[in-house]
Amino acid sequence: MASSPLPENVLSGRQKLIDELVQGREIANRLQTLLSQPVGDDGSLVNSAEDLVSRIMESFTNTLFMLNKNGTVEAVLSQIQAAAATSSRVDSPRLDGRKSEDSGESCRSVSTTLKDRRGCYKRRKAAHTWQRETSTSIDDGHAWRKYGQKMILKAKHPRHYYRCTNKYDQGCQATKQFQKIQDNPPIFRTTYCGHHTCRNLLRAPELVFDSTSPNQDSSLLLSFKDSNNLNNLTPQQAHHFFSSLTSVKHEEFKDIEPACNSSVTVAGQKNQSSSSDYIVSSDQYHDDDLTAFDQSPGHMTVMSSNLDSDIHGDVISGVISFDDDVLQHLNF
DNA sequence: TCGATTTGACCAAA
DNA sequence: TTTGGTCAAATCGA
Repeated sequence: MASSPLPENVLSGRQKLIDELVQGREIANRLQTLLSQPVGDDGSLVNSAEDLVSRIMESFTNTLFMLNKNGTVEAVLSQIQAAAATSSRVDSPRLDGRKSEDSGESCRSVSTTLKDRRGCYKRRKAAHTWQRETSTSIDDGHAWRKYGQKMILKAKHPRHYYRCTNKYDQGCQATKQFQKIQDNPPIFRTTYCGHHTCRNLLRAPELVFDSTSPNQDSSLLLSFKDSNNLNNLTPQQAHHFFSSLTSVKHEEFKDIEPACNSSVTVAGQKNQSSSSDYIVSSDQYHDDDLTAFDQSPGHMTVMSSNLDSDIHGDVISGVISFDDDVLQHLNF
């Protein structure tokens, strides 16, 4: 592993973060093992499970506080709690007898004609959502089709509803809502719901650039259909892969922060501490620094240590295009 | 002509 | 019962 220009406190903070996440996953694995055992009469299994769940929650909370020391962690926690509440509702049978299917549309009845199908749908319940607030309407690189607009109670401006243009030809369920939430200065809130599964995004994995604290680590969150494929990358392909990330920084963020330029060479390396962890760190660092590690299937987080303060506090999403040979190896 | 947007109606969730 | 999310006919515009 190459030496890094990162400050000591940043490195130790990052290591703590990784340690906390690894610990959380180990506890989750123990919980999974525990839950696969037969339930005894003394209730010890339940108590153990509850204890492990508490420890997992504590681990996540610690991680979030490490990631975010300027107050927005509450928003993140509330989102997680909301998601957990939604998830528990889906897992539990409804008491009122109403159906509780997940996302997707359905029709009122078999006899419903095509013409009468207005409004026949199932509202999504458990899709993963995240928000981003910007001073302008920034193109996120995806093709969206507007399908509705509505005035929201106590809101001065209407909410606009968009779906992925590939919804019908590729079954992509990604949607977003766009709403102006403040006039002076203008602030727009975009709420994304669900991840793209269409070909366009598979060629361009979702990138969330979450920079929340000046002079501290910021992260890029990449979502892949199956990150296990990343583990199969040769060093050359990994280099290729993360060089693409560098180009993203140049291309996607240039309008937002022209100073955000970097020249990074990164090579992949499997984390030795855990068979399923994927940690990538740079072999050659230049002015900026990029380190990636994967903590869960389907996600890769890329840490950057040198970001301009102008974009801190924003969550920026972008699109990445990878070369065909890398994509082919990743089975995109 | 065809794809995108607008807009009123419909319905599930709260 | 209210509110917000989605549908689809009507309309727009390239």
